[in-house]
Amino acid sequence: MDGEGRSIADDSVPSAAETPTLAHVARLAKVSENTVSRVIRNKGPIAPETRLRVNAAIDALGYVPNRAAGSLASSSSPIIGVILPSLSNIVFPEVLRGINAGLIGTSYRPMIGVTDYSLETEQDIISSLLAWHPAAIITTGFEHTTAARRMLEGSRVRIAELMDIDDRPIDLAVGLSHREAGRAMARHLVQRGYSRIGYVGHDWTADRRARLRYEGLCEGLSETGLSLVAEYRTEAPSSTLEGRRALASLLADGAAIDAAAFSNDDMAVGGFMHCMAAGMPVPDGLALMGFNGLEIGQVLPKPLTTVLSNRFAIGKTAIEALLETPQRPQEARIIDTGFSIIEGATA
Amino acid sequence: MDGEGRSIADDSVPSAAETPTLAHVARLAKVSENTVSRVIRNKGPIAPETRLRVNAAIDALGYVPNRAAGSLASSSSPIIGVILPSLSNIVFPEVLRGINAGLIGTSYRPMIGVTDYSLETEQDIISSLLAWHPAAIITTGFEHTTAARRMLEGSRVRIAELMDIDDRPIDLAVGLSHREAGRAMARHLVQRGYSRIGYVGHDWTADRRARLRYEGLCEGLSETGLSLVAEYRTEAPSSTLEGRRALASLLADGAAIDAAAFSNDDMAVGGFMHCMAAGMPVPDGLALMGFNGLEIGQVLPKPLTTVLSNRFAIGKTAIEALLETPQRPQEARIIDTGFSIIEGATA
DNA sequence: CTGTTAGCGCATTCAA
DNA sequence: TTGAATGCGCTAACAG
Repeated sequence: MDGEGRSIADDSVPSAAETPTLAHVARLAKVSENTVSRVIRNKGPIAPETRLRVNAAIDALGYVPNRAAGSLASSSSPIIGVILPSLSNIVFPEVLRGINAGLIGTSYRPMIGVTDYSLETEQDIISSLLAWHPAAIITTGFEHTTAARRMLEGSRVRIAELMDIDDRPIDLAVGLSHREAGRAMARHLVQRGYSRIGYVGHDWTADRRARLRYEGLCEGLSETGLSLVAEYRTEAPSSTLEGRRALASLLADGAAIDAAAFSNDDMAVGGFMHCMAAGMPVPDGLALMGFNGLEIGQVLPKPLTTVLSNRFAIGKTAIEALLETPQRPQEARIIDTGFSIIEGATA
Repeated sequence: MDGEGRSIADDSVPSAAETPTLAHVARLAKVSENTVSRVIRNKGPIAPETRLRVNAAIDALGYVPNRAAGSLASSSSPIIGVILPSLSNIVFPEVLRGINAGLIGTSYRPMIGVTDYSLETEQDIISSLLAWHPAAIITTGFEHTTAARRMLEGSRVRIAELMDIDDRPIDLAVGLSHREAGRAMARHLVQRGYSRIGYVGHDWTADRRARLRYEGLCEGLSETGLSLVAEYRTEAPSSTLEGRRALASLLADGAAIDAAAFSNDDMAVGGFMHCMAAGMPVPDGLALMGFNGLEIGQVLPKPLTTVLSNRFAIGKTAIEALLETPQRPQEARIIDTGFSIIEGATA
């Protein structure tokens, strides 16, 4: 006996350790389960007092809808699959931060996967995310395995490809033109009067965008009749440490440059550290320019001249565009979140 | 007509845009759905050839189990709820990286929530994560609202509380003693011969661990007959910029210190930048010590003396301990991932 | 505006 | 070693 005066069949109140279900709420509110469901999802017309009764019952029981059941019944779930190349590079947590910001106030939640820059890993993650029938999948770049592309295109799930807009998206692309950013770097350095420009980069086999910036840089220079006078690429992923080493190597090779364009801010900050340690004045001895606009670059004794890439905005904008249109549209869309030069003191 | 020579009832092959289900696989492999389910979950005895047939059918159809259905039926899901205070502070993405590393090779996926250091937000996130009946929930610290604590304790879900071990966990705690880390900082500075020690910190109303380190620092000093000779706390969250400002303010107030202990590395790196910009020699004019062991501190012209906090290990260890024991054990457990002094060149 | 009727796709009893 | 039956908790038609 777990109740007094209640008939055996009365399970309007869930017993002790039992979690309440729609049925419990429905009974307590004296309506059908369906009505409770409608109230919760804010769907269809509900009489104000009915809504009140239902909400009271929900509160009384501390009812929390079972998402698995909801997803199964509706064959769709309030999950946003988020695929990131890496968590080591601060850039991607910042994108995730934007995604999260765009999700506040909704009942969607990000479910994440990290590819480590492997397209095969991305494919596995896509498959396992699709198993949840998510509302959307957000990934980076336009490169996917054939199987991955087929899965993405074949699903009715909305797809966003972030960071880059220099190619044709499956559904939605949000980011900036890295090629244009590279050209802008070239123009800036030339305008500032530098003419012997070197490039310091990291391994770009997995980082297509770094390569696009490099190409833009070269194009931008050649438009003014210049070209790179020296370049050095490490075989490691980008990091401050690598940047420091790479600039040191480039200079040790005797490169006669007056400015160094780096593949990104991590590398550039490392370069700055090398200059400090080596007693090389910046920018008079050597000008430095990065890409991304990370906080750390702006706290250097001389703020780094760089290109702001708006990572947060990329994530937030993507989510907003995705949630605005739950169905995948006929036409793919591209949203350019742009970039801007941060005029620091190093170039 | 969508097939030739096939009877109307033959749906062993899902039609065009239809995603295959267990039933499709079962029919193709000529076994019951049940058997397919067993093969997939590796449960119960299966005849080798049956397994082969089933796997072949799975591959042929490109079958991917519907997670919502599985979760509903088993009332548990391969989700790890991960609650982080922030994504702006690199420390938490690193913990997430550890969690992700511990999840590789499993079918669990992290579903994340960000509290922005608000306990009320944490409570909401806990409730919405519990709606998925996750395998575990990982959060930080021991402070939760009463309702949140009730939910966590009441659920049969495994709970890990990360970062800190200076209190009693609900189920599992993984981290380090921040109080001890503070004492270690004090001991290190004193051993190095510094005696006029100042403290530079950030807002700790939401960051209990920074406060614990501060208390440990004070205790450690007093054990050697010393005490802080100056301190400055900004009202902002920690950042390099704030660290730079804070040290500048402390020194502008005329503090006569020979060493500054910072609340963390972000603040300490900012302090280093101030010294560089102000022409103050480190460590001879002023010694600096941080906490965390971030990469950026190690790339400064002089590597930062700091305390390594093993964020990656915290995340990875937590996952491993959680997955090892799916049921919540009777006794709560504490795993100390420890810390170690990084003997840099700034103190 | 509300209730009734059917599943969603799988895991979990039980039998065989 | 395998199969048949049952239901997880909810949403989605359709009536009324």
